[in-house]
Amino acid sequence: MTDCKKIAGLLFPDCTKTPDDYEALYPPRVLPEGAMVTRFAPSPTGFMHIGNLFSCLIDRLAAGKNGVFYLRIEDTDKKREVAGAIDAILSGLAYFGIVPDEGMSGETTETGEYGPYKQSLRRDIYACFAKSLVEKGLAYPCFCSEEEIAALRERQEKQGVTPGYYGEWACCRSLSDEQIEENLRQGKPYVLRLRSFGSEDKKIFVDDKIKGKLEMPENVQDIVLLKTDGIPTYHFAHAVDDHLMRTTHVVRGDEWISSLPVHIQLFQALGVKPPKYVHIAPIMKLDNGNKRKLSKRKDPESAVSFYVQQGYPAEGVVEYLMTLSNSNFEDWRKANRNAPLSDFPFTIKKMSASGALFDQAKLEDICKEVISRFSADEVFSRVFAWAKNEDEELFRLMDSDPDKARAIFAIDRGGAKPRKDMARWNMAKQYMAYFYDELFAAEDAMPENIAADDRSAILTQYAGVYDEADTKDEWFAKIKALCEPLGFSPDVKAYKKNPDAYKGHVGDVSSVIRVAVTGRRNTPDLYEVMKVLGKDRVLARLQNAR
RNA sequence: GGCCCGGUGGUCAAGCGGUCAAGACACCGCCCUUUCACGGCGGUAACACGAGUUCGAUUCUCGUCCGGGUCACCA
Repeated sequence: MTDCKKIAGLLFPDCTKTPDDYEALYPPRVLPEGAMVTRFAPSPTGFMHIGNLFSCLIDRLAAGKNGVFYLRIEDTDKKREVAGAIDAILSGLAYFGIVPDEGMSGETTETGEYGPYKQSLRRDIYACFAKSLVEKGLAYPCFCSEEEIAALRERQEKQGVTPGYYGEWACCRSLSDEQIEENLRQGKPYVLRLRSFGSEDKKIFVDDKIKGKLEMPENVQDIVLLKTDGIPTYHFAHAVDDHLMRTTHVVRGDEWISSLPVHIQLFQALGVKPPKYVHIAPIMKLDNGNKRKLSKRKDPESAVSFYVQQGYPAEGVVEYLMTLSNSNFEDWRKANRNAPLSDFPFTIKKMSASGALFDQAKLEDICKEVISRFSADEVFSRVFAWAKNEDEELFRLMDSDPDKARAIFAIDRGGAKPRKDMARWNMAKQYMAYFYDELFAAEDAMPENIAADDRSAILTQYAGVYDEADTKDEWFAKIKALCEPLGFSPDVKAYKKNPDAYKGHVGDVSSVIRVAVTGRRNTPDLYEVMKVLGKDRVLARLQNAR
């Protein structure tokens, strides 16, 4: 007969508290009826996946202002840990307008009554609960080496049985007290395993908030609770932390569904109620005709930093993610142009159970819409801030004459029909290039349907009448006046009625001037463009193009 | 392979027993227009397949197929 209490004491000699002590320390939260407690629990690897951002957004929106959304750091795998990762996570979230209500607030700081919010600081807590499990006979030390585990697996594969540490295969399950004591005395390393009480032919039932009713066989594996170094595995930490921190809804990727049997059993072992689960489908990508999850290694667009570097406006990325989560979001946004995101009546119920293919065209469309609503000043400061980190040359150009840059962004902006030709800040340079002599280049050729003689005549004559002080009407009247004598129609409709009577129409004449002045066939309003360019530069370009 | 999840146009998706099967993006056409963009109008395009249940199935059940996930001292 084994003496669980004795073994527990041997395993955790320094553990003085009991689970009840912690229950008292972290009492149930007092919140309004129905308020949710959600959490974002990343490992500090320095890499933020777009899926992380997605689930975070759901957490934030689901908790709303009545609930609590907190940040917990799962630094239980020291091999993958990266310095400065917590600050990076925080600033990443802030960039997208997401601010947790409690939890880690810096590398070493935190707020809230349910901490510590960093798992490496919670060892005593895990030890205490682990000890209680041992006392209850629900956990035991396993001294098997990696090699022994590998050999076990090999045997199981050969026999065609389910691999793993369970049932009859779990040799350390039946170690006598003496054997355990002896191993301990020898200082043999060990892990703490759950003594699974599940049965393969019994089922667990979970009502997932997105997937609906889930049904799967109970867990039979004696999974690892505490690793050799005493640090808990994700499973154990999840059960202990989400219970103690009083999480009501666990939002996570649906790759976790398969470990639900383990988690449910852990909560049972601990004797507490499991949280509600919200398993979200991953964001996918089409690869050789097959869908697959966005991969950290293969797909740069899987990283949140990618969107920052490319200069996608944070609002655009967030809104795109919103359209994926609640399909009525677009309609809502159309009706509530400037309302804050927190006003959106978000519901978990509306979320799709299947994974969406990442659609860059859609993202860009949304970003264009978002940017089109910005004021020139706003665009300026966004591009400026972006260029500071990502484009030295552009940054200097803008810095040397901020008013000019603002004037460029002000063209065709703010009216009823705003331009939508910028989706990311890294498109700004191309958009602005011809306003700067340093960047100016003849990108498009002159319209080839107009003879060289006519082109130079247009340019020469126009240079003669051009006056910077002209109003838009006067400006256009002068271009029209050029047409007739050179054999062009000043009226497009007249030209279309009788194309053979003319060499072309005002549009063609304007095109010649446009290409000369900007080097491009397509630009925003030429009159405005020329105003920003200024007389000297316009004249010089007219001259050079002749 | 075992277990689990999913399957409406190219993409995201409404719909949940009776609909000419919404809408958005993309694409195409027309209009507006000095170019482009914007905007307006219109168009192409979908219920994976096979059995049931039913007067009637995209909607319910089962099977098939296809896609995805997971089977660690990683989360």
